[in-house]
Amino acid sequence: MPVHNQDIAAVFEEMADLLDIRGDNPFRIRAYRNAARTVLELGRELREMVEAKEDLTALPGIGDDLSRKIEEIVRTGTAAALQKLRAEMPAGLTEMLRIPNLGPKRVKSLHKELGVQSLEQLEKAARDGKIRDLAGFGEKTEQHILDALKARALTGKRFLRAAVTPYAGALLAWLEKIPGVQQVAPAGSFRRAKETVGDLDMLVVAEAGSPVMDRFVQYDEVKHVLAKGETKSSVLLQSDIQVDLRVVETRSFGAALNYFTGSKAHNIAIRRLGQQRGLKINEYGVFRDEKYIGGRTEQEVYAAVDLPWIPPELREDSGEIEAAREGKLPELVRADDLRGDLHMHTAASDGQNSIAEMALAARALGYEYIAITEHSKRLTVARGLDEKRLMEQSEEIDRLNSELKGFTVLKGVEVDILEDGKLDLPDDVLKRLDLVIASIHSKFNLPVQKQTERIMRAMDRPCFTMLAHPSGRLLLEREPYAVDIPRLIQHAKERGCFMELNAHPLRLDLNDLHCRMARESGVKVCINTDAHGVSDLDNARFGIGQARRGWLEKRDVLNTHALKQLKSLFARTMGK
DNA sequence: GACGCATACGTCACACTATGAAAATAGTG
Repeated sequence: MPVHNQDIAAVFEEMADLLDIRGDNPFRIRAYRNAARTVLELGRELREMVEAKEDLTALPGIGDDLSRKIEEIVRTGTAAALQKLRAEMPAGLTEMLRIPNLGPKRVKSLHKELGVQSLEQLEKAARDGKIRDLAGFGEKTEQHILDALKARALTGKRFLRAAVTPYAGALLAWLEKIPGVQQVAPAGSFRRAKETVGDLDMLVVAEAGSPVMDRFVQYDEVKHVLAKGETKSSVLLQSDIQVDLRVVETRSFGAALNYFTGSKAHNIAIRRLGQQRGLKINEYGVFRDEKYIGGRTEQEVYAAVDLPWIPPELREDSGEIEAAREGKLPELVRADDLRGDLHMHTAASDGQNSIAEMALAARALGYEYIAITEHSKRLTVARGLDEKRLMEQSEEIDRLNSELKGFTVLKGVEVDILEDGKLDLPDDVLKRLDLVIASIHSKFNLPVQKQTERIMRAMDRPCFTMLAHPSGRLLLEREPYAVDIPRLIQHAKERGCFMELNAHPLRLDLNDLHCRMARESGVKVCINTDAHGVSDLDNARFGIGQARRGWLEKRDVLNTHALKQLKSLFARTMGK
């Protein structure tokens, strides 16, 4: 099995956890965690960098030792140093870290004093009442452990952003109605529009004496109260989504929102800038010598460190602070910049609605055009279209267009890329369309080189407008197939074709890093919903969130262009 | 374990709250 960056990061994370339990040098532990983050956010496969003999120590947080370890992991799939740590400490210990209120110190004590090394043994020890007598534990902690195991309330579980969105909306509306509540705002990774979120962070401004905290923990859907205090509480909903609530006063709203939105790395960077200026920045405001000098709005916080306001989607400490300092922040694409949707299915293949229904729904969203892009014949499970049915659909679209005023339905297809890189329909058929979307629905397991070259061959066909869902991943379900996305982006640049950002909440494919890479390469990205019914058209908002995380501006997004311009851009991809 | 300044060594990621144990641990962005 080829080693992916995720595997390398997992080795470093596990080593950090084990070193943490062992009580090792905290800076060494941090070095492993930093390296894991660098590896995850790299956007290129380290395996390929190793093969190309690139200097890994040029990467931030990777020195001689870790670069050697990366090479070792690429070669063997693991690191001897990890095996050694595992021999010292059973692997079940890192699992115990995922239980709320158990951190490295307590896990170490459980292991050392009671010999506990798995969740099963932990449960038995708690049932037998052995844990309460350990130093640093008590009856309550023992009970919490049992509760957590029973509720399987392990932290670290992630949810699709789209899955959390309705919960956020409902909770927000409910909180707003509590007496004394003046303002409610979602924060955290949800506000940063991350594709998956670990919990839902909510910020509330309330008058003194407001019952907001008491009410919050009594919210209908609360399954388990993890913590409740004056200013901070956490609960677990029936759906296992954790919600953290912070209450602040008005003058702290901006500072708290900034803090609570994160990312952690961004906060640290901002606070360091504050320190350099002799300021203390915390969630209550900006302070000079204990004197409050701002924090009502986020703008005040950024202004204190001589920066303009930075959009939440960019706050990852991945260059946004430098860009802000130089006045080079992108003007991020917005939902109302979209003029159409270029990837959708109808009842002719595996969709639910007619072409007319899709067109009317899109027009109601304010769009000027859509493209109908059914699957091709190879995809029999989706009733893919052959040449004949595709041409019949063309005629239907012509009839519809003659009736629609100020709205255009474009003729497209989502043609399968076959194993040899050919397309599933002949060129003379494709040529009669406005655009050709191509994608992979078979042979996901090819080696990276073969998969990449397969797609590049497809891109070189006379008719090829854009590559749909380029990595094939399904968030939280299926890993991307082994494919060299940077190379595909480069090839798209040379070929003059486009990359899709599939806005389906389960896909969001391209990911944010690759969006940014496409922008830097000058390859336009198309935000498509891949709708299989009218209600799916609304998913464009998730694509917008992802695009913004990828630093995309309006001009970087294909379907912000007017129809005329779009058609001329398509013509070059269709051999015209 | 990385990194910068120096070539061996000191420094490294901020700021704060809740909990439950009896001073510390865990957890939040």
